[in-house]
Amino acid sequence: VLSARELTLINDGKIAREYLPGDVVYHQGDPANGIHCVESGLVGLRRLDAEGNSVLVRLAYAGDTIGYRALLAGEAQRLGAEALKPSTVCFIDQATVRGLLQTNPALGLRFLKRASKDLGDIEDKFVQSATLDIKARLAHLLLVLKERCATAGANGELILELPISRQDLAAMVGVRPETMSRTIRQLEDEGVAFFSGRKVRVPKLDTLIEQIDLDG
Amino acid sequence: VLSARELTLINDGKIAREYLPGDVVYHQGDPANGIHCVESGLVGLRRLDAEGNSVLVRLAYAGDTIGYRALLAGEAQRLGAEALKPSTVCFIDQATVRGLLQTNPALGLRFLKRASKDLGDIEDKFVQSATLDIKARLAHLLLVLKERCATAGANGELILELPISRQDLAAMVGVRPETMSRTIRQLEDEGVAFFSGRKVRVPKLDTLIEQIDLDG
DNA sequence: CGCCAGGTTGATTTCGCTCAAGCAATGTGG
DNA sequence: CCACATTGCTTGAGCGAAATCAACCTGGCG
Repeated sequence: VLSARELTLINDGKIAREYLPGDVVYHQGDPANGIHCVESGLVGLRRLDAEGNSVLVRLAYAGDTIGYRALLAGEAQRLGAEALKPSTVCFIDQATVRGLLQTNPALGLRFLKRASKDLGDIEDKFVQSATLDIKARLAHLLLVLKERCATAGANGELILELPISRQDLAAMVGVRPETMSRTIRQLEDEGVAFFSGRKVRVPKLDTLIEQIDLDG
Repeated sequence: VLSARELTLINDGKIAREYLPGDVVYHQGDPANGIHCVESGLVGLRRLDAEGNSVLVRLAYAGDTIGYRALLAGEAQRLGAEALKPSTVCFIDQATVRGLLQTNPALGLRFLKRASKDLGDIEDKFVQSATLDIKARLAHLLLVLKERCATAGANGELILELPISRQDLAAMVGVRPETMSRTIRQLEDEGVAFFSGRKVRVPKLDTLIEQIDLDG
C-alpha cells in the first residue's frame, strides 16, 4: 500500500540486524521507540513472570511486524522478543512510522486489520486456555503450526517440522515441560501423533481434530 | 476527532436500541455488518463453547465501542454481546464506518490505539490465566473493577459495587461457580475482602494487592 | 404456599504441578 | 580419545488445587 517514495523512506530509515537463536531483539519492559520487522527466520514473543516462568505468546515469521502494539498504544513492551532461529530483523524508527501513518491512511487501516486479527487470535487462546484441557490445547497448537510447518504428507499422512523446542511448546500451551512430555506420550499411545525430535507424524488429521472437541 | 459534519453523519446513520439484562446485542458467529456503541449501561462480551461453558472476556461500559474487531478483521463475531444491565446501545452501519475511516485518518489512528490497548489487556489476561492461581486472578479482577465500581471508601476502606453476578465473576476468572464461592470464602477467612450480595468491602487495599504476588 | 434460579457447601476424583531421578546428545578440557 | 560437565528431554511418586457430582440453602415471585 506504499508509494515508491515511501518505500525508499523506509529503506533509508530501517536498520537490519542478524540474530542467532536465543538472541534478544528487545526486552519486555523496554520503551517502544519503533517497530521491528522479521525479514527472515523466526522470532518468539514471550512474557516472563516474577518466578521465571515463561509464556510464549506468539510466533513471528518472515514478513511479520512485531512491537507495533506497544508503540501504537504508547506503552512499554509487555512481551519480550527473542530469536528462535537465525533471523534477520530490521528496525524502523518511531518517527518514520508516525510520519508514514500521518501521510498514508491506508497504512493505518492495514495495521488496524492486523491488530484486529491478532486481537481475535489471542482471544481464542485465552478462551481455550480456560476451557480446554492440555491434550486439546496441544492438538490445536499442532493444527495451527500445520499451516506453517507442514512438510510432505504421503498418502494422507501429515508430517510436521516443528520450529520450536519441547520447552517452548510447553510455554505456548502454558504448562510445565514435564507435563508436555507426558501429553506427547499420551498422544503417541493413542496413535494420534508420533514425535521424533522436532518431527511429528500424524497418521490421520481427523483424529487430531477430534482431540479438541473430545476435551477430557 | 470528528468534524461537525461527520458527527451529524453518524447521528443520522446510527440506530439506538434499549436492552434489558440478558438481552442479546449480537450473537457469537454473526457476520459483522457494523459496530455497536454502548451509550449507557453495561454489556458483556462472552464466548460460549460446545459444552455450554461461558467465558466472559470483557465488559463494555458507557462510551465503549464493541464489535469493531470483527468488522475490521473482516470476520464473524467471535464473541457474543449481551446486556448485563439495562443499556442503550446504538448501531452504526459498516458503510458509514468505512466511509469515515476513509475520509478521516485520525479516526483510524484512534481505533488503532484502542485495538492496541485491548490487545495488550487480553495478552495480560492470557498470561495471568496461565501463571496465576485463582485467588490471585480474583484479586486482580477486583482491582480492575475498582477503577469503575469503587464507591465511598470511608477511612481507608474500599467499597465496591460489583456490576455482575457470581456466575459471571467466575466466568471472567475462568473457573466454575463453586470454585468462585470457595475462593470468595477464602478471601473472607483471610480478612482480605468481605462479600455481601454485590457489595464488596476491602479493609486494606494493600492486602488485596499482596494476593497477586504471593501467588499460591 | 410451592417453585425456581442463584448461590453455598460437602465429598470425591482428576488433572497437572512439584520434586527428584535417570538418560541421551553435545561439548570441553586434559 | 576418554572422563566429565552441561543441556534438553523423559519418567516416576506424591501432592494439591480445582472440577465434578450432589445436596441443600436462600430469596424472589407467580
